[in-house]
Amino acid sequence: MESDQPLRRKRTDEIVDAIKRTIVEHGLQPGDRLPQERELIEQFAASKGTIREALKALEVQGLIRTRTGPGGGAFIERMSEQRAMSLLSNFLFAKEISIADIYALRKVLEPLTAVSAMANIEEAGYRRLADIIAIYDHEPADAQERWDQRMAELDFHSVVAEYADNALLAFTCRFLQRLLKEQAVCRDIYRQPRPVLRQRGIAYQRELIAAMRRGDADAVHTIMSDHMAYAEQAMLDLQAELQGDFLHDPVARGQGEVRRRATIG
Amino acid sequence: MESDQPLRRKRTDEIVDAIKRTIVEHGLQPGDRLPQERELIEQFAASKGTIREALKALEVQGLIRTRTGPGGGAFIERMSEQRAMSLLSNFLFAKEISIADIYALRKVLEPLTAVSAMANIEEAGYRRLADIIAIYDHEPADAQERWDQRMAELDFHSVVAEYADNALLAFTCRFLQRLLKEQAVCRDIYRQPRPVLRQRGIAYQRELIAAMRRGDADAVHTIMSDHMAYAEQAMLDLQAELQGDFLHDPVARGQGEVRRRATIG
DNA sequence: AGATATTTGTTCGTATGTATT
DNA sequence: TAATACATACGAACAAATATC
Repeated sequence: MESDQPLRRKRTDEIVDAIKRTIVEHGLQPGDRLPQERELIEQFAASKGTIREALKALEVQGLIRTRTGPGGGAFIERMSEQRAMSLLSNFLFAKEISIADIYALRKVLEPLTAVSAMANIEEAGYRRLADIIAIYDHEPADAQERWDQRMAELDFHSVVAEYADNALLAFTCRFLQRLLKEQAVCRDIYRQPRPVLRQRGIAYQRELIAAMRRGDADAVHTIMSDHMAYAEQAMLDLQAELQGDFLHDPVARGQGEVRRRATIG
Repeated sequence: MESDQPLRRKRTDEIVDAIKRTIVEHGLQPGDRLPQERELIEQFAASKGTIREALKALEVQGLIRTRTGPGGGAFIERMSEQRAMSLLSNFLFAKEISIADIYALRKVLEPLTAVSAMANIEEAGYRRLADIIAIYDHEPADAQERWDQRMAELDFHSVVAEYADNALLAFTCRFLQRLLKEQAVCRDIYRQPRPVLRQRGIAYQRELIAAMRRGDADAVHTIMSDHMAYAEQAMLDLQAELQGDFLHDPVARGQGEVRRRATIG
């Protein structure tokens, strides 16, 4: 029988919630300071250890940050995108996300992001994109460079997302890119040589930039859709090749299983 | 001057990372137990308080859960979807997400989810959907029931997402639904009476179920797209009405500002 | 049902590290 | 350099929860 919820909440959790409430009620903004440990100890009639556990919980949630020294204490903090993605990764860690799953979202979201970003990119943004393309504009000399090129290809889309107005959309796209970077299946694929795909991807991205420069939203949407469809197919093909190898190489196959899960945020 | 990264990492964080590594390396699965506090104290040569802070950090990240008593200790845990959404909400808390932002994603993702769910729903699923529609199949008697109906309308889509194969897609859709439930702007809107929208929404959902039953993927996609576009427009219209009110009522306007941010997960 | 043993949860006192003045 | 104010870490003891007998 599954045990039901504990009726008596832990003291630490009560304090965490109480502090969260005061943050909201007082409308505390990043940089504002919470009462110091000593005051919190008095306020909640709790010991130092309990208060510290509560503050640790808030810190992990990206809500505060503590500093030592005079004038130090716990300060309100904006959660970084990186931390948000790490926490979300911990959730999807056990969920067996496939390449097709990721691209199902990318295929519809990246085009929206590109269109949304188009109006805001300006010349400096185009230069940034050109600089990134330059990273994979040539055959890689070694495995390391090949890997860096794959990562840079994803960074291209990350930069585009930076200019999108819709923060929710941009975050989702960037998270999908991160998933591709960290999923073990993808890591294996990215290690494989694939010169044709590289050149084709660049062609798409150059077309995309041209369409953006002339403000052609329809073209931007279409090009990015095609780009994503092509990228997905290429990934799936390479995955099929890899799995074909595994069928004839039990050792590598076993490693593939073990390495499916990469890291915890 | 911005202080650079602390060269000396905190003891607690080192221990957190060390434990995470052992979880990954040993391939620990939900239900497996970590060493007890006493052993961890020995293993890391740290004090009880430090170990407890580290365990608290892991607990907040949804990676473990602790139990008292004989045979108790820290057990590996799968992060619940609810916790993942709470943590993600903390990140988007400060990001000023608009209704249009949310619907930009819903318009393209909900149709995909519905199509993906179609093949798995079966008769029991259709009954669940019918039961939910029954909640808002009539005029609400009071404000409370009106509110419950708005929530149930979102639950309809949540149930559909349950049957989708793509866990990433389903999670995203359900998170968007949660955003609509918790965003203060939306809460104000949902409180407004809107009989026409209610009936129109039901019509879409009934058509959707019919299309799903006959396995017509194209129709499912189209109907859901139209449904979302209609829902967005209705929300935006109601929002415009509300803001019109605010223009003539500085007090309510101020409240709207204050209440924009609802809660912290 | 009640006693007991085991393990986390909490408290207190103290000492150390770190940043500001 | 020294004094100060704050977080960080340690250790021993006690309280509360819970599985087992």
